[in-house]
Amino acid sequence: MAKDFTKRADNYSQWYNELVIKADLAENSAVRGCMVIKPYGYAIWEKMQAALDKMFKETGHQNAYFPLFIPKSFFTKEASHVEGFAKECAIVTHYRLKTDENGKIVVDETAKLEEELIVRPTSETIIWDTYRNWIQSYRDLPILVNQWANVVRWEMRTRLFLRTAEFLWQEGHTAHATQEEALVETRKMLDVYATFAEQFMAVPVLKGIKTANERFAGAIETFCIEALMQDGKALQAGTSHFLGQNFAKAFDVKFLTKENKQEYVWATSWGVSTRLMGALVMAHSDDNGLVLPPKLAPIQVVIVPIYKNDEQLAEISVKAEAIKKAIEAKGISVKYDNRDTYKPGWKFAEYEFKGVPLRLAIGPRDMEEGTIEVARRDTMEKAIYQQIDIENKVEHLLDSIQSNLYQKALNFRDMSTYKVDSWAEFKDAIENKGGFVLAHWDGTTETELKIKEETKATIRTIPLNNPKENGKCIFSGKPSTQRVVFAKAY
RNA sequence: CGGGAUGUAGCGCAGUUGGUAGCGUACCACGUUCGGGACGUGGGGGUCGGAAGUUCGAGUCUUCUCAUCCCGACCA
Repeated sequence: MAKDFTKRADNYSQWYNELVIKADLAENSAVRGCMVIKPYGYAIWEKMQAALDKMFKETGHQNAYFPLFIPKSFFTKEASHVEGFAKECAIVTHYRLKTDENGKIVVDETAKLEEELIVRPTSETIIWDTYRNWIQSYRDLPILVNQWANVVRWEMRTRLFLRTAEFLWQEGHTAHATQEEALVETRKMLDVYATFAEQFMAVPVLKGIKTANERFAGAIETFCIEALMQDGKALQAGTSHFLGQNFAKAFDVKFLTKENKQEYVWATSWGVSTRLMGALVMAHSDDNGLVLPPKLAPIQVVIVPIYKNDEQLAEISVKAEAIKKAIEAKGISVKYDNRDTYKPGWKFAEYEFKGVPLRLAIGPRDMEEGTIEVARRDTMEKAIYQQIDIENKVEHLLDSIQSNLYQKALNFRDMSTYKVDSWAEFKDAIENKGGFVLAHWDGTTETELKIKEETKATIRTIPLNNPKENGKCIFSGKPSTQRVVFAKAY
């Protein structure tokens, strides 16, 4: 058992904060609201990036890079966009420091920028200003570009990974000749995100659209994937926006059609961030620490030798190295921890806390009997295996852990999803049970906001392929044709 | 940004009416250990979050400030 580690049931929020820090994923920095992502945490992010990047490329996208700074005037061009981000922007006003008469470093007031620069909270504006020059004809379309970058949103309250003032993400920005094509793109990237969440993160997600109230600033339609965390709160894991011609009009991006007509370009943007790290932690981890799905674990298998003296270690190491090689030949990452500075028990606890999916232990007994101890992190089960063919068994076990984690999360979500038909039931579900609550809604922002005010629950999404069903709004009693998903959210 | 709480060794904490700062753990050395976070002996580590003030003297009192956590408002 992990020492001095808060249990989920005692204080979920504290459990999360401690876990992120103690598992060496990230820590708070000297800069308000900004975190340091530590090597172990960053290794997980890199795995996420690699998988996503591959999927982006497979769907025809290319990476590019746009500036960190955006001239303030760009932000005023799309009205709802600036409204959405104005309250959380970092602004660069000067470009020089100087030493004052007291020997202190101060801002040189004479070095004031003619036009202030906004540290990007998102890049639509700078990118669409750039696209104007890239697009003349239908033959220049589509533009399918992604950017891996950092962005800054000056949040009031921050939490490691879930909400930081600076965060890492990718933002795709595409330009299309037709509305249909842009809509297809928006949906396609939503599917990419859902596939990634389910197959790599082992986190089941609901695909759907956002209500007008929750829509991205400047979008016509926002699609999202929503995941459920172990405390019953929802987490928006990714968004894909259909931007219509809003940004094309704001930045005057037109193209000539085959018929020689000037038309505005259709746009999408889509993104996921380091927030996914938070989702990953909260979806699977337990009171013994981190639990990582094999596909995203920096170390998939750890081998711990058990020995009494150097000769024994040398003998075991020969065997362990051979097993390591055999497993690595399967494309599986293996760490052989033969450090003499820590004892086996300490190592067991350590790798458990860090969520390494499989641990192999090999000692004198195994050397005699040709066996090896295998412990899986998801179930905490231990078993003795024959060393023969261990690489195939390991491969199998990793697959099994990956699917078990997904299944567990899916079962949890199913058990935490409630259908309610009255205001009393709704309040009871939101306040006492948590989870996703499926209820009828009259479709108005007014009702949505009132429900939020009274219960803190928001409409997380209107699921795609939502079955039509006549009912009455649980708040207003007005007629409704479908249920929407309510939850308290991160 | 409003309400509440907390900042003392890497981490977790104690520190009485103001009088030269301590415990656990971690760290270093040596020895015994090694199949679930070992034990013994010895050792190193602090401008008490920061700044200013009161005082002969401040971890302790006052003011300001910064950060973190919890509850609101905001959000990926």
